[in-house]
Amino acid sequence: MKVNIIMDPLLLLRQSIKSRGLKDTAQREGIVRFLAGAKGHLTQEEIFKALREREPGLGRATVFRTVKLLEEIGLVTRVTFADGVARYEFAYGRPHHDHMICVTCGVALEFSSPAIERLQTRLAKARNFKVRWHRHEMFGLCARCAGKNSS
Amino acid sequence: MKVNIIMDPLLLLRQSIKSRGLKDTAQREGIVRFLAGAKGHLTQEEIFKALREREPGLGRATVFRTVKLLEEIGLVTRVTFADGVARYEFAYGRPHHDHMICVTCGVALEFSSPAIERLQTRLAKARNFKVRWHRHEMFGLCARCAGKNSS
DNA sequence: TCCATAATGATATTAACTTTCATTCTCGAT
DNA sequence: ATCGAGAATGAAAGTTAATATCATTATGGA
Ligand SMILES: [Zn+2]
Ligand SMILES: [Zn+2]
Ligand SMILES: [Zn+2]
Ligand SMILES: [Zn+2]
Repeated sequence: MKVNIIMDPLLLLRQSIKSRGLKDTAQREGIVRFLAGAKGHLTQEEIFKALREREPGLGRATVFRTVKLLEEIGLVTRVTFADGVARYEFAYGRPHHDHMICVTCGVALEFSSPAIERLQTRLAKARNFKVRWHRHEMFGLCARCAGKNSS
Repeated sequence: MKVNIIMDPLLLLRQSIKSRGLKDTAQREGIVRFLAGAKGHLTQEEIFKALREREPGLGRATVFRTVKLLEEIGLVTRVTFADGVARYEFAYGRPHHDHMICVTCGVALEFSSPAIERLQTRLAKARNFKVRWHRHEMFGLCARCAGKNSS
């Protein structure tokens, strides 16, 4: 039996910050709180604009640096869809998944397939390739958008 | 029994150009010839620089517009690795494949797995998602680079 | 409280991509 | 073969996201 003990993401943030000799700031905590609450796949710009309302002084550079830090810590995952813009989703305590992205409306459906993950692992082993991370994305039409255009 | 009849890529290019009411140019043919010969995953800049030597007048904009056209025609496939820069590989007459990309040396190993493709298709069907294309990429260390750093 | 130094935010820079536009080229009609 | 409408080209400018710079501010251990 596997038990996941999930601490508050803010505690993990503080712990990671301390262990790296960094400093705890209101901006970092604010960004983590925001991302933990806002489900979805957000660009830096979206994060910036949403937070800027609450904290008027916030700068883009801080968002940029913080999401990079959070990615290293493992609190967020970076995903890149068809437009090539980096997006971030809160990852801490959530299982790995991949995406189907609708090229019309942009919605990102999430899927996970242990069978595919196993096959992946096997393929990598066969080549002596050490996988650090992967992405598996299907682009096309979601049910809603396919329905509209169908004959 | 499946038979692949592969015509000369230049013939396919000319045919596609004509059917779209476009015009045949030396630049377009040159780019197709170059890509058909140069195996690998090339950026626009790499294509531009390599061809520029032969054809001094060539402009970046033409490379940009041509690879886009070739992608639509199906002569090339666009792939994007970890650095986010678009790369193009000649695809005509070659089977679909996905990639394992070494984050240290940049080499892109190609793999294909009918089993994974089938699972993908099934997952998409279950969501009524119509797949237009997909990408499946593993990032990590190739055997060579993993060997160097191992203890 | 002090202070070394990390963090911040405005701004500048970079890099890739994309558009603009005046000129040139292509190709079917003549 | 030549003409001409319209596609294609290439230089340059514009766009966008990502990243670097730097003077100033804030943090947290001593
Ligand atoms: Zn996966
Ligand atoms: Zn997701
Ligand atoms: Zn595939
Ligand atoms: Zn490839």
